[in-house]
Amino acid sequence: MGALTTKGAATRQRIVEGAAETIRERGVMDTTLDDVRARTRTSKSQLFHYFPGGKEELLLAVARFEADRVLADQQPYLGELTSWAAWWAWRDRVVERYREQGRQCPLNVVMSQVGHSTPGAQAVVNELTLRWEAEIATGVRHMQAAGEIDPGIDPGRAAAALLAGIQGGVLLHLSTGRLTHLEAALDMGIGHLRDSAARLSRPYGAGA
Amino acid sequence: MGALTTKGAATRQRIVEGAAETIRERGVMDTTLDDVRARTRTSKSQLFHYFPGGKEELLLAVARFEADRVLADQQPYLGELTSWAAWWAWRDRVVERYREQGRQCPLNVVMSQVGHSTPGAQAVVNELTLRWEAEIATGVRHMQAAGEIDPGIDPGRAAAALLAGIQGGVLLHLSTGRLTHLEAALDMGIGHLRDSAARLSRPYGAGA
DNA sequence: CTTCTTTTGGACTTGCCGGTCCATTTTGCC
DNA sequence: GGCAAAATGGACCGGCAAGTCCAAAAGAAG
Repeated sequence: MGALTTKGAATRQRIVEGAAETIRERGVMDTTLDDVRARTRTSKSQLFHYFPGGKEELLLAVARFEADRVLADQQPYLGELTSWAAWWAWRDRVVERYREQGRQCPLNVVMSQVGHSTPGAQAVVNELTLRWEAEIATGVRHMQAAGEIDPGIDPGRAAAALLAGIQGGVLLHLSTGRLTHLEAALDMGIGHLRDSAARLSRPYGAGA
Repeated sequence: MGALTTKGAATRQRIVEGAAETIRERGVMDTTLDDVRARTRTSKSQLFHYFPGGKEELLLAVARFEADRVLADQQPYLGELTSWAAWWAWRDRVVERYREQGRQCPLNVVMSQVGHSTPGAQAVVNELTLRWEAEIATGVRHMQAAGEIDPGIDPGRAAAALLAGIQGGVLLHLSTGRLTHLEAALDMGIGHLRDSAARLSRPYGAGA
C-alpha cells in the first residue's frame, strides 16, 4: 500500500477523522466499522484498503491523530512558558479546551481502551506523554533560569506531577462533568512552583 | 428477585468477584459472559437469574465492588490523616497498592468504560469520588487545626487537586508502566500542604 | 411427604460485526 | 486511446457472544 493518490490520501484522512468523531461521541466499545462507514460515506473495502490491519490499525491511526491534536490545541502557550502570565494563559487554555469539549474526551478514551492492550498504541501514548512532559519541563527550566522558580526543584518531576494532575482532572471531568478537579490540580501545581520562588527571596526578608 | 437463600447469595458473590478478576486481567472489552461463566463455574441461567439486566447490570455490580475495595485498601491510613507521618504512610500505601497490582487497574477500567455510558455507573463513580475526597479533606482540616497547614487553604480544593493527581498518576501508570507520575503527584501535593505551614512561621524568622 | 420456591444446567436462537472477495470504476501516465 | 495501478461498491461469510427457554434438581416450610 505504498502509493497513495491525492484522492486516496483525502479518503484516508476522512476515515480517520470520522472515526475519531464517532469514538469521541460513543466510545471505542460502541463504535463499529459500519458506523464509521456510514459517517464517512465509504465502503467496507475502502476501510480495509487503507487499514489492512482492520479495526486495530484504524484505532491506532485515530490515537495518533488525537495525540497530535492534544498538543496542538495548547499552542502557542505550551511552547512559551517563559513568564507567569504565560503559565496562567496555558492553564486557562487547557481548562477551556475541555470545557468546550464537554464530556467527550478524545484521548483518554483511546488511551484507556486501546493503549492498554496493543504495544503499538502504547508507543503512541508514551511518545505523547514524553513530548508533553518535556515541554512543561522546559518551561520550568526557563523560569528557574529567570530566578522565578526554586532551582532545587526537579523540572522533570514537577512536569510529571503537573501532567498527572491534568490527566486525572480530565478523567474526573469525564465522570463527574465538573472541571473542579482539573482547575484545582493546575492551580495547585503552578501555585506550588510560584511559591517556591517566594520561599527563595523570603529568608532575606525581601518582599518580591 | 427479592428472596435470596444463603446459597444464592454466595453464588451471586462468586459471580461478581469472578467477573471483577476477569475484567482486571483482560479489560471490559475482552470479557465475555462465557469467560465469567467458566471462571465461576456457573451456567448462563444463573448469570441472568442474579443479574436480569444482563451484562450491564453485572458490570454495575462489579463497579460497586471495586469502588469499595479502592477505599478499603487505603485504610486505616486514609481515615487517620492526623500527622505528617500518617500522610506519608498513606502515600506509600497508595503507591504500593498500584505497584502490587501491576498494570491492571480495577476501577479506572470500569470508570472509563462503563462509567462513561450508563447513568447508574456514573452514580457509583460520583459517590466514590465524593467519599474519597471527603476523607482527604478531613485530613487537611485536621492538620489545619493542628497548625500544620495554612488555614487559608481550601480543604476541598486541596483534596480535589490531590485526587486528580492520584487518578492521573494511576492512569499514566497503566499506559507507561511507570509509577513516577503517581509518586511525583503525591509528593508535590503533600509537599505543597506541608510547605504552606513553613510559610506560616517563616515571616517571623522562626526556623520550624 | 408434599408443595412451592429458588437454584441450576445447558441447548438454542438471534443478531451483529469484523473481515473476505470479486467486480467495477476512476485515475495517473505515456 | 490504452494500459496498469489505485480506488470503490457492496454482497457475502463465519463466528462469536448476549440473551431466551424449558426442564430438572435442591431447599425451605408446614
